[in-house]
Amino acid sequence: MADDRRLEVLRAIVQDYVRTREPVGSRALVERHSLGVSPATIRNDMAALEEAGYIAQPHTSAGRVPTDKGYRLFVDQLTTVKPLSLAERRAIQTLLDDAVDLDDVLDRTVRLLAQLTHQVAVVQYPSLRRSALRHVELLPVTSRRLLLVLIMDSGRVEQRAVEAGEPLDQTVVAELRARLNATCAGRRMPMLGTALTELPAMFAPEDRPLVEAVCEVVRETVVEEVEERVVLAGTANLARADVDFPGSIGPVLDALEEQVILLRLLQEMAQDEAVTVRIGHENPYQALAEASVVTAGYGTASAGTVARLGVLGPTRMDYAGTMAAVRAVARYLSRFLSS
Amino acid sequence: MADDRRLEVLRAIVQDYVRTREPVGSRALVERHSLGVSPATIRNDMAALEEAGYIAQPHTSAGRVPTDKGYRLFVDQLTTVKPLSLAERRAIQTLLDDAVDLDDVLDRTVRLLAQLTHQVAVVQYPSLRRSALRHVELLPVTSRRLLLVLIMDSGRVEQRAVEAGEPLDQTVVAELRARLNATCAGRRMPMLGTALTELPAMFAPEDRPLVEAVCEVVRETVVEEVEERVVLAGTANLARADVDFPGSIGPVLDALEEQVILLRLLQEMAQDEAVTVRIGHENPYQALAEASVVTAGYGTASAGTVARLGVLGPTRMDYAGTMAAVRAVARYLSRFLSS
DNA sequence: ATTGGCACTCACGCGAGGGGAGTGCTGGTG
DNA sequence: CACCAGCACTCCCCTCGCGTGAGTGCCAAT
Repeated sequence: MADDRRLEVLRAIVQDYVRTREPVGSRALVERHSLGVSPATIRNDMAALEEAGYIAQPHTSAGRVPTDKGYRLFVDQLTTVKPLSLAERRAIQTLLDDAVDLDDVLDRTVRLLAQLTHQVAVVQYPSLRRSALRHVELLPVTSRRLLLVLIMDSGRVEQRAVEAGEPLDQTVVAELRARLNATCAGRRMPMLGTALTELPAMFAPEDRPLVEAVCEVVRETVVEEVEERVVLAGTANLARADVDFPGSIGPVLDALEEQVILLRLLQEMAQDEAVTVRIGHENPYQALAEASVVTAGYGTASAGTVARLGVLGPTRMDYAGTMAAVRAVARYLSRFLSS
Repeated sequence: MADDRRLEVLRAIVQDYVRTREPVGSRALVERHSLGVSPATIRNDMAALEEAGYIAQPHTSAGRVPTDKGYRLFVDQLTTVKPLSLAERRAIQTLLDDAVDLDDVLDRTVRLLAQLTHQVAVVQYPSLRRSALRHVELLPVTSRRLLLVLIMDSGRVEQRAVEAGEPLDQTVVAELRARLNATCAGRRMPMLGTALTELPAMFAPEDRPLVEAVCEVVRETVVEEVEERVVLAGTANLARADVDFPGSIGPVLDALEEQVILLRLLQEMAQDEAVTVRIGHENPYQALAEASVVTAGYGTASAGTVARLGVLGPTRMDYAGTMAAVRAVARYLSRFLSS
């Protein structure tokens, strides 16, 4: 069947191009892959594939290069996710086991991912919105100032300063801490929100301004997008791949430094554990029109998916390998956080 | 005096080369700077400067380029640090004022510095070793596991898991927390170390394993170099300046990702507030042989210098401007942390 | 549908040549 | 002694032209 062979040809083109970075011609194709037909036949198939927009030639009398659409078809066609090697899996396991706190885990994870894929790795911190509060601590810093410390069940810890209108009453602070923990611990949004609104009513009217101020800061911290965070690693990999970014990697690096852009990017991808791929101009940002993003969700057994992690690189990347690595790392991280 | 003019010539060469990235010749020099002598005279001076190793020519019949030694002399000669513009200072002020916690402050600072200097900016977290402990919190997570939260006077918060050998006794935990805060709060190393060693003796023998475990974790956290952290921004600026790195920026980016290298780099520079410059091969790392580093210390009124911040870029950089920016940002940050 | 043959197209590498910026040196002047 | 005009020389860099070869599209044949 000619249609099947065309898919096969596309696949071969993608593979060869990813390996060599050179436009691949009909002759080279039949030589490297046992397609059982002559170059002329391949040329016909190529013409059809080009007509359909899956491949293109940089200039007349050059070989073919996959388009974004071609990569997309290729990726959709991928079914078997090749597992990581035993050595790789061991490396992941031992690396994560030594971690000392959440920052450390995520830092190790992102480096690992960068190393495994030779791309830029991104790990989003567990979303505060989707985590449950484990504990709230209130520490007087000065007579009118509190340090609010929120500890989430994902292991994430956030601190905020709260300004009190008037000098703090130690017993009120103690009571507030107790009640906050009693009513809020173990809850996440949106239940946490209702718990917070009900809290002030439990206090004497004269204490309410403080209570409300604290509740407001808690709410802001947990809800606001600003507080979502990401960590990056492997930027050098991008620099090394700069030949694959026709313009320059400048705009890409710029985009990477804008946490907001990264967060949006991650949030716009599927919100479950599945591996998701965005190829070239499928990305909603101009600067990333020549980049591909591969992400997967991670989370805990109790809270479900709480955040995403992934990798960014040139569209000319080893999708199969990258997807496998991203999926594996996400799973290990989930397992680790659940324990 | 001929010697004075030679310094002037070196200065002019550095300025022009920094501006244009092109080897500067004798003719262009007299045209742009009013040196009051003819090109031929300048050529003699240039020959002398080259003899002394301050400048070099990429090839015969090309203009001159400053060597690292030349930049060094230039920098040492700089006396007047030009102040930032009013607009810049306002930007710093308002940006920092909105910060919500330490992470936020440092994040804003590093971005600001990158933007101001068009270089890669680095900010070291306040050293735990050089900060005083403000508060210790102990939270039982499971029956055999504690979450230890350390809050430093610099605003830095660190958390660690502590495994207890046997099920936790709430009253012991409460007592431990109280005593930890009583004896350790407000102290920094090395006094903190002695306080920690004296603590176990205050408890019943059967409780000591737990106490010692907790003290050990506190000590490790505060003392170990691993826990020193840095944040980066402006990597894209480096990519944009890649023409100034003859080899490639790959190794430089690699070095930047190795926090250990960055930390050593910062620690090896002067440990006071002064602006320090390392030029090219003055850097102890091969990868940074074509980069210059400009840093300054920052700290609080109470604790003194607690960490450094700075900028990294090609040796061909605007030293005067960069030094001014680094110094200004360090001062603003110090002022902010002291308040 | 597949294939061998064939003419055609272009990117790429190479070498030659000219232009020009810049230098070092020499000899002359206040 | 410091400075300077003039001059011969060097060598990078840009441009241009050309040959080469990989790759294509088309066509007629199987």
